[in-house]
Amino acid sequence: MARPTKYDLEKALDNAMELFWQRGYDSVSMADLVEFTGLSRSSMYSLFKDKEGLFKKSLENYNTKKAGKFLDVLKSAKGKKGIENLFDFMKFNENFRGCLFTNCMVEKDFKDSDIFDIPKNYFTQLQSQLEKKLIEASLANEFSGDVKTMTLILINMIYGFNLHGKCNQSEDDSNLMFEYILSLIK
Amino acid sequence: MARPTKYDLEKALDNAMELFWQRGYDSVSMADLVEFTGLSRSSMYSLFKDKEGLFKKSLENYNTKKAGKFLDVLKSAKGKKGIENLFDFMKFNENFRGCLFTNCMVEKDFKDSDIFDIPKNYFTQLQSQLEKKLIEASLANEFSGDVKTMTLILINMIYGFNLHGKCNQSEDDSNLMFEYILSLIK
DNA sequence: GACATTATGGAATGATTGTTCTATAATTCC
DNA sequence: GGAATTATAGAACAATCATTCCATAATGTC
Repeated sequence: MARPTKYDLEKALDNAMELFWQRGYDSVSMADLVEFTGLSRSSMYSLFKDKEGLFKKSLENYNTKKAGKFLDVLKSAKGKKGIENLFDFMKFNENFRGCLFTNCMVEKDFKDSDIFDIPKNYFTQLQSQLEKKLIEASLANEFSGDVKTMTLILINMIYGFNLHGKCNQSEDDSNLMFEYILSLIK
Repeated sequence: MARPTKYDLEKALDNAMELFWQRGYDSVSMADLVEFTGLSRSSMYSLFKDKEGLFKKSLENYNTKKAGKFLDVLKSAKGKKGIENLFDFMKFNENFRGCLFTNCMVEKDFKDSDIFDIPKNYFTQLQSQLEKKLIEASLANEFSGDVKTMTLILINMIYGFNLHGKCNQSEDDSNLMFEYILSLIK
């Protein structure tokens, strides 16, 4: 009934996500996005309304394809094993490049915008899932420490790790760290 | 012999630092800086060459007045006490707002620029000083664990804490965390 | 008070920004 | 092959950006 689209929406979103991930929000221009996504200017504006709209969709895409996987892995096993799985997954993941959520929350403020609902909600979920695993671990006699404190330690460790790729740490160092932290769950 | 300056260079630099600290690099315009520092456009360019030059000076200023203080506090006592002092200082410091160094390393890349030498050098120093304190602690029988691992844990904890102000954690939570981490140095 | 020197205010510049608009291209249905 | 519909390419726009430039202001020295 009408002219068919030329673009691949999913690929376009993946590429936009990639660009924001690598370079942040401000330093990526609409011209860059046109070039990188394969979408025409017109299509971009009709699909996403404006740059912020596209950014929001990119965050949603990241949530689904990247961040969400970490939650899935964490949920994949009960108690300490779930946390072990999460750490293993983190070590072998491109998350070494840093985290889009963390990056953009540091860069921008987005006052009067609901954009940060996505990352904020993610970290809230991550924290409560970590807590859940520790409670399970307690009930299974795998862990006898304070759940709240250890949750904070774990989430803070992950925040620190998200700066990883940007700052200079080796893979060996990460392994040392993760192993030690796991040894604290006892 | 010539027209006297109207500005207060130190205040100007403090204000520039403040602005970059709050809002990052890209989203601060030269117009903002003129307004906020009290320097005229002309003076800014003759003093700092360009925006990047002013940013670099702001980083140096931050290094002297803010980041450097943390190093000083860490050095102020030997062994575990030095680390205790650092944590206390962090808790009662505006660092809760996040760290300018961390922020800008996340936001920008500055390829082909020596700008990041300052923050990188700072974190290198911080890490080696932490290691030194742990070695001292070992020699004083305050600590029997692995120095390298614990150094990594501490520096990663601090990275995580630097994201603090941006993300949502309470002061109480920080206290819990710091106390626990200190309890691991035994 | 003229001169040398440096600081300042602000206009001008050229590039880039996000966004809008318009003309045209490509399809389906009748 | 129109008519209707949606997609696209790219020109156009107004705002903003960092930066440059120039005329002028304010000082000390002679």
